[in-house]
Amino acid sequence: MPELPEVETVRKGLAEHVTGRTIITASVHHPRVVRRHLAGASHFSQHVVGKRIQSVERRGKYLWFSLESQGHAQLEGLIAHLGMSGQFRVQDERADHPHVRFDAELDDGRWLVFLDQRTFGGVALDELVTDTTKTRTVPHALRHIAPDPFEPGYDPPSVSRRMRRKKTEVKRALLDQTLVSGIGNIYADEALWRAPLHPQRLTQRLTASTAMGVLEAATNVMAEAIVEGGTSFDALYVNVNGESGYFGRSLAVYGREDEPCLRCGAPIRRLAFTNRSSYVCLRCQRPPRLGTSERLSQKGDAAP
DNA sequence: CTCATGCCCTGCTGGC
DNA sequence: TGCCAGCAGGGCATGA
Repeated sequence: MPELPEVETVRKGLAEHVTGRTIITASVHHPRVVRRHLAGASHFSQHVVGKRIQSVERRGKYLWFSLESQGHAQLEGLIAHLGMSGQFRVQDERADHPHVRFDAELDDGRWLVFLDQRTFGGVALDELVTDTTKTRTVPHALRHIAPDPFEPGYDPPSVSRRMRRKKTEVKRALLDQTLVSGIGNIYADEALWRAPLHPQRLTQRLTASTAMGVLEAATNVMAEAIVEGGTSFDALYVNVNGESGYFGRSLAVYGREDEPCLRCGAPIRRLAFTNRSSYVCLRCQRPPRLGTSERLSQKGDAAP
C-alpha cells in the first residue's frame, strides 16, 4: 500500500543511511524479487557489488539508488518498487527473517535489507537516461512513468489537458501512472473527497478548473502525508511497511465506511471498484448524471 | 491506438 | 475448531 508519501519517507531514510556507501556483497533470496531484471539473479548480484551509492531518488512510487562504479562516469540505477508490502531496513546485523528477498553488505559494516511478504515488489538494474521532459535522468525502464507532483517536470495544465482528453472515469485517470505518478487507491479517494468529485465522473466532462482542482487536491493531501511520515521516522529502522504511520494518518474517507463525513456528517460509503474499493461521501460527491449514450451502455445495472 | 480486466502473491478475517 | 472465500492492491500482459 505504499504510495508516494510513504515511498518518499523511505527514500529520505535510505538517503540518510546509505549515501556514499559502497556495496560489498549482495544476495538474492527469492527469484521473484528480480523478475524485472531480465539478465537474472546472479547477474544482478554480481553487478551491484563494488558500486558506490551516489544518491537515492524517487519518481512516483518507484525508488532507485544511483550507482557509480570506479573509473566510470556513467551511472546506473538500482530500481526498487515496494509493491504492497515491501520494506527496506538498514541494520547492523544480517537479517534472519523469512521475508528477506534481497540483502547487501555495505562498506560501513551495515546491511541493506529488502523484505517483502507478498512479493509484489522487486529490484532491477538499469541504465539512467534523460527523461521525456528533459528535466532529470531516470532509469530507462521508468521512462513511461510520468513526473509526480513534486518534480520540476510536473506541469499541471498539461496533465489537466491530457486527463480531459481521456475517455475514462476520473479515479482511473488519477491512478494512471503515465498521466501523473505516485497516486494510489488511498490518496485518490482522499483527493476526490477534497475536490469534491465522484470517482466515476467522466474526465471528458470536467472543466479545466475542476481537473486542475482535483490534481491540486491530490498534491496537497500527499504533501501533508509526507510531513506526517517524516516526523514519525525512526533512524535505524527504515520503515516502509504501510501499517505503521499509514492508518494513523488523518484520512477523511479511506477505510471509514459508515462513519460520518468530516464535512457534512453523511455516512461514508464503500463502492466496488474493479475488485477493490472506493470510499466516498455521496452527499458531497454527487454521482454523475448519465446522458443517453452512457445510459445505453450501462446494460441494465444503472443506478436507481 | 485506447481502455478495461485479470493475474500475480500471502496472511489475515469472517462466516458457517 | 477447521476450512475456505474474500480481501488487500500496483503494475503489467492481454484482449476487446
